[in-house]
Amino acid sequence: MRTAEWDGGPSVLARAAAVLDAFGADTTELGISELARRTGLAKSTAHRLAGELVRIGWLEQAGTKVRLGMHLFELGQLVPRQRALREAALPFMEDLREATNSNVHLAVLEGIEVVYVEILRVRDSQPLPSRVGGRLPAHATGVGKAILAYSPPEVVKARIDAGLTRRTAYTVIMPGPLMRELATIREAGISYDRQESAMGVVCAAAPVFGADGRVLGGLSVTGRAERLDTERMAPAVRTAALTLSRQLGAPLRRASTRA
Amino acid sequence: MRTAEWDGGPSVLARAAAVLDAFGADTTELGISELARRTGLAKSTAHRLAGELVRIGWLEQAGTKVRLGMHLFELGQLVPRQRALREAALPFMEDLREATNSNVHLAVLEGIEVVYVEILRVRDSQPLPSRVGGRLPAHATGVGKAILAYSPPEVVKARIDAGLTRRTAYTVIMPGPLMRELATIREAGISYDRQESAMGVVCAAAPVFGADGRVLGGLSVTGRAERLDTERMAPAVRTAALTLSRQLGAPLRRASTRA
DNA sequence: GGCCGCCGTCCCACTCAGCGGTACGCATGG
DNA sequence: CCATGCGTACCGCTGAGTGGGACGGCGGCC
Repeated sequence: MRTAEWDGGPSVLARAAAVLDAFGADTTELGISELARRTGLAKSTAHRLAGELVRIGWLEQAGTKVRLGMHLFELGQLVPRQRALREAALPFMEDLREATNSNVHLAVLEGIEVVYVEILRVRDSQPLPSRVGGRLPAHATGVGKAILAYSPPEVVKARIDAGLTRRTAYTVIMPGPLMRELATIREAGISYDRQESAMGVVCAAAPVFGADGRVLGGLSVTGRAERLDTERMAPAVRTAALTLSRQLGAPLRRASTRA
Repeated sequence: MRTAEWDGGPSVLARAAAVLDAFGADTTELGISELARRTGLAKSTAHRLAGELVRIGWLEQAGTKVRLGMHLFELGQLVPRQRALREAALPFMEDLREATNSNVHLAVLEGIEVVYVEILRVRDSQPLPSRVGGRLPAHATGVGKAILAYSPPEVVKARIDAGLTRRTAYTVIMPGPLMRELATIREAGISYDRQESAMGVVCAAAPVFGADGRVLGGLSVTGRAERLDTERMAPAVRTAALTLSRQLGAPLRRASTRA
């Protein structure tokens, strides 16, 4: 029974990856049959794979169902791109939260999407579209645009070629305007999200650079449109991002830092 | 060439797990040959496995070397045991840090060791032996003993049978004293670490319970022996742990909560 | 009560994916 | 200039992995 719909190579590892990827933010537990259905694997294959994954600690048995295991969390915390950046950024993020009394985000670019590495929320925070370890399209977020603005052209092209999907009425979905906005961001060193990723949510973001002068990620201050004056937050975000970049050993040039 | 030294089943997944486990806190990048050496795999096998792991995003190419990939971080953040507990605990942990002006730890038990799920540090914090996603033997930490005290007997037995390894001159390494201390912890609802995991580091910890009444993890306040009065911190830690447990839906009985 | 559908589990013969010995080109450095 | 160690690539052999199928148990519906 060729279920087709397969993308990469049908190696054992690809199948195992499919099994783990079947889980999600709202899909914490799965039975064997459900797993087989979602991955397109034969039930007996899903059964055996799940068993092996439990053996090595990547899955945990929950009654007769199965869920992601602690070993994956441990491995995830060792990922260098995330670890080094988060560790260096945390103190500055806490300062930024205190100074602005708003939610603070730290994200990196992964392909054409941003992955949130750390989020510091304020007490009364309304729900946000972001989640630590969660993904959002780069062109529809403040941090994403800040990173894209300082990324090599082929990265921006990849994002555009993949389609500028609309998330709200304000999402930038045309290549021309996006390219123009990225140029503006480069001039100011600041990018804005004006309800482009989720209605009612705005943010001011700035890029973070590494020792080799390349963008490592983005830092942002996020809040509700009614309460947060993004332009007023811009200097604080930019300052925090610059200080962080300097501590990471970035070779910061004069005013507008061009990588 | 049977390199022996193999533990589980020699399945593809076990080999892939060995590859990923070859990385560590200080081992962020590895070459193919080094990888083959550490895993006991043939160089050509390590090469192919690494290639496949890169394809599915679990490893990233770094020049000719290889390191853990962002996809593992994303997966790790979805692990339910960690996610639910951390999310619920964060506000209380921040309060606890502010109230005690000390480092706050949240950990769960994984086998016979504790895994740190979240750590809130204070500004001037001296280096600690703990790391988010890191492991320490349960019997040698405050959170570990707090969890063990409310765990089923077979869990404690497993810890003892595995050997009560010494970490400092103060580590409890005899089964008898450990069992007695666990009983004391059950009476007081508080456990202490008096330089048992690392010299100069002390802590006060309390267990956190879930909706089914079982221990989910431990919460602690940690600092330098010269500066932190653990007994004075005990009520704050215990209160935070009880409040958190209650919010998690734990069926808390009278004074000493016995699961 | 009895049927039916879905579940997790187990078995087993076939086959091709994975394995590793081997070889090559290339830096490095003594 | 050779020795050493690296990453990469090829390729024939084989047993690990696959999936169709069967089985017993559990609930819900008729």
